[in-house]
Amino acid sequence: MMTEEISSSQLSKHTGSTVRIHGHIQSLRDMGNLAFVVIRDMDGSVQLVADEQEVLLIVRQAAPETPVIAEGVVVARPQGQGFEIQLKELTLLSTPALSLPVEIGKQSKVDGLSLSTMLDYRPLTLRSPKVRSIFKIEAVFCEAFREFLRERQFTEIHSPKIVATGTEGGAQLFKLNYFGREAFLAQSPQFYKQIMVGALERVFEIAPVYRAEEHDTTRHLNEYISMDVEMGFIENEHDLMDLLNKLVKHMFEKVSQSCGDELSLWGAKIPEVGTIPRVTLSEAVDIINSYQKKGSKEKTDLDPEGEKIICEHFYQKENSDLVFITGYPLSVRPFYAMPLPLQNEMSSRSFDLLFRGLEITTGGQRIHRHEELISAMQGRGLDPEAFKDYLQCFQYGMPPHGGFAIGLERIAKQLLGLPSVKLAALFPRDINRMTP
RNA sequence: GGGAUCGUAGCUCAGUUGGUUAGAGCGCCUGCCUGUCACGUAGGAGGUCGCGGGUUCGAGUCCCGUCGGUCCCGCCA
Repeated sequence: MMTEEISSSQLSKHTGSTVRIHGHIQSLRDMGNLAFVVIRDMDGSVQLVADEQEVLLIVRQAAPETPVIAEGVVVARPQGQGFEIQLKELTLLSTPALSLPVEIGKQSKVDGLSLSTMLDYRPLTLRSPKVRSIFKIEAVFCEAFREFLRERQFTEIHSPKIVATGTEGGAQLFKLNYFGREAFLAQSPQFYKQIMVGALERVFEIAPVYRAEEHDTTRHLNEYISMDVEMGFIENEHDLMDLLNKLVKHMFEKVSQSCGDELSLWGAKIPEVGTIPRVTLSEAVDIINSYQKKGSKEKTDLDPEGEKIICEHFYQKENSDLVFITGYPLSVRPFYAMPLPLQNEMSSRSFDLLFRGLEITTGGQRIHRHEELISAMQGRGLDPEAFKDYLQCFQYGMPPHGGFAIGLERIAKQLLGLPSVKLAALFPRDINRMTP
């Protein structure tokens, strides 16, 4: 009978039997005539115990991160909980060419790494249980996002990332040479997802977007994963916030259900999502000013400090980790934002969603009437001719529609309490990093 | 685009008012150790103190320049 090949999460089902298991060596403790080898595999880790001379000789040739196939008997650990494998055979599948530049087997060492070391040695640091857990959680965020939207008849799309024009102008676009013509990397699937509302009514996309902005902060990337949604036949922006409210609730619940181990590595607490409070920008600014010390300057806008204050306020008042900010002035939104006329100012039917002090989503209703869109563009000095392909869908008739986009790395950063969004990207691209 | 701050061993850091041979922990190498799990233990290797210039009898330490890192603002997800 063939020895069964299992992974570390299946140990308990094989107590007493001989199994094969493969993984990378995470730690080695040689006690002389006894050695302990912890290997890490795709879903956990397990300790191997070697006490036979032939096996011990092989163990002594191994180094941390060596990939191995082990064969032995699954036994309960004499002390503590869980299981270990009494080694009969160990095969080293390759030999690391270098000793490791950083110690990834010890959690405290991984936690202490500087950001640049963490990223310079990304192929290695990504292997540590705590680092890789970030990306398991992101995968579940994506699954949950897809699952929720598919159930509501949204269709997943893939829009082009090489584009001829930007959505707002052009300053923040990466330029590239497209067979001698000027092209850009898409900063958003905005136009395409709107166009697809005309075809499929409800669409979503999970894909990278590119921003050529020269910022250098813990919340910006020049390439990030945008989780985009767009839907037709809405009443107004509140339909979108209703949808987003349920969507993030589902995303957090799914991560809570299937990522217990990963969350506990970070000590992360899943937010309880009820009805997310909605405040207008001017209400938010008033709240922020009420917290400011006397004599300090009155805020007129929502800066990063204000975002933290407003989130803290709603956490204390309504036990909500999330808050919608609505009613942004039309002037600070893109030309396609639907206007919302108020008594003495021109507002927009758009919103941001803040999570624990950071903006994770922007969205809103879009202008769907062709003439209104043309005049909105002209009002901002944009030439409709440059957007004529986008404008086609409006010429053929578009329903009231809108959407939003969630920043994947940002939501992961906030959930796990990461010090930088760069840690939530596999291979982050920032103002001075293109490698690895 | 504007600003702040830091560069000392593979990693994380200490290094006094400028003083003689630059340190620690972990890792690495060679041993010893049959229940380790931050294993223990004996020994060892490893440094152009980012780089260039200056001040000084003397610079890791002070000054100027430069390169790199980290962070903040504007802007954004």
